[in-house]
Amino acid sequence: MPVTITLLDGSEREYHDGVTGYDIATDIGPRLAKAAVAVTVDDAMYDLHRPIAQDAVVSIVTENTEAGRHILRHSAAHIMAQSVLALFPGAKFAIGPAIDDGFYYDFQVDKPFTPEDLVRIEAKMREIVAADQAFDRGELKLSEAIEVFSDQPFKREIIEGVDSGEGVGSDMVSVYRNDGFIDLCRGPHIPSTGRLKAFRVTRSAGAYWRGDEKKPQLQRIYGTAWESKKALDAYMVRLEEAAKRDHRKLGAELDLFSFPSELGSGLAVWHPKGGILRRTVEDYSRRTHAAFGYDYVVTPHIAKAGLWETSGHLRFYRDGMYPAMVLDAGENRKGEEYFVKPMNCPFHILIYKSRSRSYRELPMRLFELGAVYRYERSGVLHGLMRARGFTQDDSHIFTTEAQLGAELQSLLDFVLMVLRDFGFDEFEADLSTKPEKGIGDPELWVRAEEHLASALQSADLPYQVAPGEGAFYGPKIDIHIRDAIGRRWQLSTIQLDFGNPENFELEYTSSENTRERPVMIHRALFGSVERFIGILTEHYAGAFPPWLAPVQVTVVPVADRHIEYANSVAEVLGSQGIRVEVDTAVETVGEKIRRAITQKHPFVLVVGDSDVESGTVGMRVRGEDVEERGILLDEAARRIAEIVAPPR
RNA sequence: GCUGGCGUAGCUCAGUUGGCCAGAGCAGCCGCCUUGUAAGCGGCAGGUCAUGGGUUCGAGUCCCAUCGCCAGCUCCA
Repeated sequence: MPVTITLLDGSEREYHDGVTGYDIATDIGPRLAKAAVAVTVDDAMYDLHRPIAQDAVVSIVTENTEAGRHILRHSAAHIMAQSVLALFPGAKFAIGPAIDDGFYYDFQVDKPFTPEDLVRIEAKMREIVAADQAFDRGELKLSEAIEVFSDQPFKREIIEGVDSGEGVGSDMVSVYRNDGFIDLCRGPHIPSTGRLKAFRVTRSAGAYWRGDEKKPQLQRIYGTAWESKKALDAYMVRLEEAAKRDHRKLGAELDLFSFPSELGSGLAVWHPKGGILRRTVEDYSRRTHAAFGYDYVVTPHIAKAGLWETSGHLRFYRDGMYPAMVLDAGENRKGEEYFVKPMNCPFHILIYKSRSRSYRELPMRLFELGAVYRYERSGVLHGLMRARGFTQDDSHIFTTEAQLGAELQSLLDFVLMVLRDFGFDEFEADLSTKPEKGIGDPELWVRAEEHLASALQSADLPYQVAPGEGAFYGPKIDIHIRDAIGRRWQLSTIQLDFGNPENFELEYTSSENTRERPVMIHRALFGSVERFIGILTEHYAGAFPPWLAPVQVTVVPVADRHIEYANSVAEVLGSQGIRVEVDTAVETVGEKIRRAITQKHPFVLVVGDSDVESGTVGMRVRGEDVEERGILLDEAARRIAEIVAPPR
């Protein structure tokens, strides 16, 4: 019986029953057939050599697409499992999916894999690839499958968990076989192992079965696979590029900050240059907050246990807090417990509560650069990105419910404006809605979520709804940015809170002279100043925009006799608020220039005899590999001042 | 917290199966050179080999613990 195949361009072709994706690809063109790894048949993915029995819309999946690489990587995972089972006969294998840029497979083995084991595994994989074994698809009844995988507990657990809807047909699962190796798998796979051309086994690490800390820890081996050697190489280069931007490395190279081990993990000290960077970011933040209706407040670092009981932190978050300091304990006195703050909210709430509030005062926006301390688990620490001590640019806004919509809208505009000022222009947002156990009036949740959504829409911000992902006390918006190399970072959060106004019994007097409960908005824009600077460092690879650069200008005297003039140049620039250094080192001009460039200073001014004589400078601008000679000092100062001016 | 890897000078690293001297480059300091756009030359100094214990005739090297770092897992209210 012939079947009609509709291609993506809408054209139709007739084939005999049992035609395969490979046949169709070959029919379209030999190059397509060569690049094909699988085929989509209506909504399903088929192996290239699986017969198509019915009329269908078909498209060929080639190896140089994300979908194609996904298949390649998944097949690579199978080959990895096959290799591990061959080399470590008792190994139990769990799951092995494709992930972004690669794949992994989880194993239970007696001893964790050593780096040498990984080398052997990769070598074994190459043998299997060289043998070019065909992947054969098969279907088994659940009972048969359990038999086949009788000595593989993880596979059995998966099979036993298969719902009738999930497998193939009602009580069937699909398996793939190549050579003697068989794995439970939905497929599809590349036609044969020889198609895996460019791959590498990269590392191993522990991982919990089903991602659950309480379940056994397995050994996960990661790998990467690409459609060609060239694509693999490009990936490795990309990794190197990312490593070069690592803020921990640049932080040391540019002398911004360090993490002295004497302090304890996750606690940074900021060096003078990092201090300038921070101060510049913080000054900008204070300035813009003041200009947009925020009141700047300051609160202490510690508070008594009672405050944290009211806020709920001690109940829900105690493990994340530095432990109590017990003060004034005596023979007959229990003493008082103090905790270092992991958050600023309760303090701002106390400011709100310090006297009775009128609706006329709302929205009330309190802003603080508040240092907080959280006892993060040691394994999650990551430079400035995840530290134990950090500074939140923290705001708490108290509004009436009627004001909520307008407030969220202007708040979102404010957030985006600030992020744009720092050079980010690609944003995505998540809107997290009411979870099962969300507290408070469900109607309020609905209205609040609508306000959040319409704020996102009016800001023209693309967003995804994360149903049920909100905190128990309110829905929220998270804003992500993309950095210069396409990585996504979560920065700002706007979090509604229906809980704390209750806990702390917040009120305001309405125009009708009734007592009402305000809505509270938590809002961090950078998240943490430290983390934000970490992200800026990686985004700009250390070459900060001129207004943020710790040193904006280096003046290089050609010879000792020009130092005096160089100093006077620095003085002129410095008097205009430009951050300038004179490099008086006994070195060649070339060396001093190189130093300034390596340190990513935006401007280098070289001064020699002719400049002393005519009051000029030679100027070199970062990123432009040319120098301009004989610019009048005033002119140079004017140009530099213009470029280093903060955005607002 | 868990699994694995790691910790030698300020930085990047070398130190063969435990053994005679713990080394190099860069940075630093001191000289010389007085320089015009990405590394001038020479010299000096710098390490209780993360810390503490152990094995051994002998430990940077082997074992244990602690601290710290890296990757991943889990976590991020």
